[in-house]
Amino acid sequence: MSPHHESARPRPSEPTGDPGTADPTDRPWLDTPVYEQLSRLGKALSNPARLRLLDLLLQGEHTVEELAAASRMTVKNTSAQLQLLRAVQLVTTRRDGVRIHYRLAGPSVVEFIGRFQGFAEQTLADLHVELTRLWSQPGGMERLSVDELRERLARGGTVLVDVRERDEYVRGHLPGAVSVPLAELRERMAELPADADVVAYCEGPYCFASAHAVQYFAAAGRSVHRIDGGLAEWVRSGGDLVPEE
Amino acid sequence: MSPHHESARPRPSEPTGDPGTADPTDRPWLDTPVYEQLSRLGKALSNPARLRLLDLLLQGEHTVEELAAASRMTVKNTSAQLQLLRAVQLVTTRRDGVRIHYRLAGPSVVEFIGRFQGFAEQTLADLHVELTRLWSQPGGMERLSVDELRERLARGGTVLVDVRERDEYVRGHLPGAVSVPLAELRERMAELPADADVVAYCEGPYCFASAHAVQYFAAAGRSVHRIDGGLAEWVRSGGDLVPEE
DNA sequence: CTCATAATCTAAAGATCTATAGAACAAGCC
DNA sequence: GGCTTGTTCTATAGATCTTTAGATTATGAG
Repeated sequence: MSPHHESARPRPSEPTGDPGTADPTDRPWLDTPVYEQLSRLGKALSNPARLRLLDLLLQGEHTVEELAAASRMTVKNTSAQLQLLRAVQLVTTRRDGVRIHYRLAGPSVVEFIGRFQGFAEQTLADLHVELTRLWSQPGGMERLSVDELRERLARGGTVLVDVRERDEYVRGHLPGAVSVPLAELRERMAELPADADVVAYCEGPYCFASAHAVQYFAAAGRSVHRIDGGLAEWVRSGGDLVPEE
Repeated sequence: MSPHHESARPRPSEPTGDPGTADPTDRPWLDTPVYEQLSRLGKALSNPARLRLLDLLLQGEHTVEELAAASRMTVKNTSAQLQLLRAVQLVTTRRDGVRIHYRLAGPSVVEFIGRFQGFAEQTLADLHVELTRLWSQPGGMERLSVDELRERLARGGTVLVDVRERDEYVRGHLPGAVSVPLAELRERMAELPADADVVAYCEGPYCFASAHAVQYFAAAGRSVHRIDGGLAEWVRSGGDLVPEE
């Protein structure tokens, strides 16, 4: 505590007993580490790799190795970034033998990530431009909200296609979805009932695999949409996932 | 673009026309600067001084000089941090003669700051501990929600006391509040009607001037509370502010 | 026009963050 | 016990961020 704090001006004598720490006429926010603490959350969100990891974890538990592979980083670096996310309680871990599985710390984290991204999309002009550019690419436009998807599923006549890699599908997918990884799409398109409307999805709002899928289907003359926000938005809206085939 | 991207594996031939940029079987998120953009918002929130500036701006427009004084930073540094906040569209400026007034870019920013802080409070264990410690100090406990405040104001018999500095009060305060800066509180306590319940407030959730005020009033044997979240929470809940006396 | 003031721009030192390498640790298998 | 694998810890070089100082711009006053 600085001498300035102690003696700069006559403090009003206290009512009864010592009210605590700082002279109340001094701006007291400086004496608390509150903003220091708040900034830790900001720091955790200040790095593209960490934001990417959080998005990957929206799909469910992953080991460090899996996350490293999916985010194209070294295991060491991935581990280091995950430690950082764990330090601010955004993720937690579970040990299973020699592997360590990371997952988001809870539903409030899922919700917060959505709000963070949503706010960023509306407020950052450059991001808005970038997303507009991506959506305006062929296949990017046919967006379907999760609510609309639910209606269609209730009506029937819709086939849900999960275009992520098979291992992601196995980990957890939308109920009723069939797995057709993007790389296999061309040769397997015939498997899908010809009269059904297709709805494709991938992991989240920034994955455009489903947009590519839309193109393939559209080129084949089929009715096709993609889920806006992908699997992440489904989870966020309270939808559950099912594992395995 | 790396040679690996170009030729590593046979890409599925395209349906009709070029679908665009990247090989869809390559993870496409790497080719978009989306996470780079998102991280800019995180970066803006990764520094305690900037978070403090945002909180100050919740009270309304301020010039660079005022913000520098309130946050105890040099004008140069304050300006630099404000530029950064402006670059991500969290704040905007208005020139008035030789002065430049900064303000939050819109209601969505106000809301987002609240959500960011709220989430940080519930998720960061250390912050939670710190706030619990502050609230458990004398005067910290008698918290009153904005909703409860509205009820009391409707009922009458409550006197609202703004314990911030006079200039902040002049800039904008809760309708019906009287200005009694904390430094003057002791000598001016008699001004307030003896039978009224007192509700004190200051700028936001991390300002404890109102907690100190609660102590003074309580020691004088008066019924007293402080607004939980302060003026910031009032604004966030849709309440408006009035300027001048 | 000259001067004063509020704020910004530029440059640079110091602090912090990122990413990698090498060593270390923990669990399971032989 | 030793060996292997998945992950973390420690140290460190390179990159980025923060803060200040000095020069510069923009506006208004005389």
